[in-house]
Amino acid sequence: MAVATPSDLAEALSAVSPAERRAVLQEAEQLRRDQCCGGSSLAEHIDPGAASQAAAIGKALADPVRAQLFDLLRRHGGEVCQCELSPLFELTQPTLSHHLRKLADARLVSVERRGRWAYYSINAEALDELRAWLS
Amino acid sequence: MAVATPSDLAEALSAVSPAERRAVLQEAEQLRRDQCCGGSSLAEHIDPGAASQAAAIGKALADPVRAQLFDLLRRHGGEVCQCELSPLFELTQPTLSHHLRKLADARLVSVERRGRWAYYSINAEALDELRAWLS
DNA sequence: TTGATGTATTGACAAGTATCAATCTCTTGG
DNA sequence: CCAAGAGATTGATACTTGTCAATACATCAA
Repeated sequence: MAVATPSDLAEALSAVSPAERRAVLQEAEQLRRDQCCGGSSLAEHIDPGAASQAAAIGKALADPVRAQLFDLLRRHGGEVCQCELSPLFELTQPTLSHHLRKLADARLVSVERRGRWAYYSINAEALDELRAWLS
Repeated sequence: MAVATPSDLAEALSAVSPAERRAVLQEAEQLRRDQCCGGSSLAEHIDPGAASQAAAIGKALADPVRAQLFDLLRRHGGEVCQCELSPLFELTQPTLSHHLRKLADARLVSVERRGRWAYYSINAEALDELRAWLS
């Protein structure tokens, strides 16, 4: 049973069992699909886990301040004290702390507290994961 | 003139000209700074342009649906019709169109309309820029 | 031309978030 | 112990954004 045109479809849909009707509709769907694109298997490429993880990283880098912080830490290398970052941004201390926390929550940076100070550095592991996702 | 301790600072601040006072305060600031971290030059690493561009890309990938779309297109390679993407997501058509537009606005994907259909594909150039930023 | 179909746009609303002021916690120096 | 300082947390507010329903636009088929 082949369906070639919509008019054929209308004919084919008359006076058939529900099962047959479903088959006809499915075939018509396939036909319509084939008009715009070959039957490429796209569903096999869905990986919700990797995508949501990538989205989490994207969220962390979605703010200009955080992108700047990340860039700064990456290019500087090693640890940087928050008190050293603060004068570079026209932000209140809680806001800067908030952004650094977001970066740390996304595991893009690591934080280590020593005495009164908090030192931030790039988390190389997460950076590698991000690069791997893009390859 | 060297400032060694806060008590020295108080002494140094008494009965001096505003200019001298400013110099003393600046030196004290430097002293305090040196307690937590060496005088590393951090300001030279700021690049607002690159950071804001990175933030734009991050924004585009900050949503799970868009990260999934990007991943899908990247792993599939070549063009994919929107009508082929639609059944993979439990979203209304306007919402899917909205997400694809955001990806296109960020130049992460390219779009070409042929007839009634819109074909989306990865923009390799932007992908390379993103990878370069992470290296 | 007319109807159907794939896609884009608009308007509205709910959820999320960047920011600040105020406050709290923890550590150090005296 | 006490006071000061670095950083984190909380609460409030303005702004952004993801989502859908309704609608508009463009193209193809008859």
